[in-house]
Amino acid sequence: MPKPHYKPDSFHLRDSMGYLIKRAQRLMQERIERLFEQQNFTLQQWAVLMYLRDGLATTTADMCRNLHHDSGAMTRLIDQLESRKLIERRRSADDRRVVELSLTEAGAEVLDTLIPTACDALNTALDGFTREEVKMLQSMLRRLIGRMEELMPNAPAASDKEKVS
Amino acid sequence: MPKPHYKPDSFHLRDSMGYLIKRAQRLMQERIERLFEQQNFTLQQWAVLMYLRDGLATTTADMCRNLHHDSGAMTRLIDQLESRKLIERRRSADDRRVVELSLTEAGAEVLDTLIPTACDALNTALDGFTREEVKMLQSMLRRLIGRMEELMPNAPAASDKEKVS
DNA sequence: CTATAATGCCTGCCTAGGCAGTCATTGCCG
DNA sequence: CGGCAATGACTGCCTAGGCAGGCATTATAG
Repeated sequence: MPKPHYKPDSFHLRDSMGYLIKRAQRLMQERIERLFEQQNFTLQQWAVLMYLRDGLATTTADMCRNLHHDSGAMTRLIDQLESRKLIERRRSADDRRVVELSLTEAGAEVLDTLIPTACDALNTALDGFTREEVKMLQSMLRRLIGRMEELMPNAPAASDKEKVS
Repeated sequence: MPKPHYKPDSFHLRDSMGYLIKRAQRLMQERIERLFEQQNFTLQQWAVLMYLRDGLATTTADMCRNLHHDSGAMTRLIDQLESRKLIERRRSADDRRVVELSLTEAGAEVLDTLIPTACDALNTALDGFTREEVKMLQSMLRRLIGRMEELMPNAPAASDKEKVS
C-alpha cells in the first residue's frame, strides 16, 4: 500500500471516515426515529417489518444474519411486534426448530403509513444532491460495506456460538 | 422538489441511504472496536481522548455538544477515564459550575498506541478506493451531515432540559 | 439588589443491545 | 442405529445510552 489514506502523525478525528459515517448515521437515525416515535416505532422494528414484507428474511435467524442484529435482542423485538399483532410466529413443519414469521394485515397497513414518512425524511435530507450524486454515494457505501464484510468473515452480532478455530 | 430520490411505491430498504449508512457504520465500529478491545477502549472513549488532545472540547458540556452524546452518559464515561488516570477533572475558577478536562501523560501515551491502530483499520477498509474517491465520499458525507444538522436545529442527545418554544 | 431563568454537572431509572448459556431439534459421522 | 456436533429460538445478566430530575452556580430581568 503505497499511499495510505490516513497517517498517524496527521490524523484528526473529524476527517476520519468512521467519524463522518457515525455522525451521519446518528443524525439520520435520530431524524427518522423522531418521525416514527408518534407511532411508537423504532428503526429496527421497521427494518424487520420491511424485510418481512419483501421476503428478505422469513425466520428469526435469517433476520439476525441479514440485519446484523443480536439474536437475543431479535427475539425480544419480535415479541413486541407480535404482541402488537403486527407479525405472527408459526413453528415450521419441516424443521421444528425454526419459527416462521409473517406479516399480518395490520402490519402491512402500518408499513403503508411508515414508508412515506421514511421517504420524506430521506428526500429532504438528500435535498441538494443530484440524482447522480446519490447514486455515487450509494455505490461507494456499498463498496465500503462489501469490503468490510469480507474483512470480517465471521462477523458476530448475530452472536450464537461460533468456534474461533 | 421535482424528482424525489425515494418514492413510497418503489421503496426498498436495501437502497435506502439510511440503511446503507447504518450498515457501514456498524461494520466500521465493530471493526475498530474489536481492535481496541485488547486495550479495553471504546470508540466513544477514544473520541473523547482525541477531542481533548486536539483541544476541540475542554469541558463536559462541550464534549456532549460536539460529540452528540448524552450528558449523563458522558459523566460516567469521564468517570471511567478518570479512574484509569487518563484524564483529569479540575473545577474551573472562572465559572465554578464548569469542570475543565485535561489529558494526562498516560492518556497521551495511550492515544499514541491507539491512533495507528485506527489508521490501519481505516486504510484497509478503504483499500481499493482512490484518493479522489475518499475525498469525494468525505465531502458528500459532510454535506449530508451539514444538511441534517440544519434540519435538526435543537438536536438533543446532549439532553439537558430544553424548552421547545 | 432580588427573583427568576438558564447552565453545567451529576444521579437514578428504564430500555436495548452484547454475550453466554440452555433446550429442543436436526444433520452428520461412524 | 447411536452418539455428537451444529443449528434455531430463547433466557438471564451486564453495560451503555436516553431521559428526567436535582443541586449548585451564574446570567438576566425588573
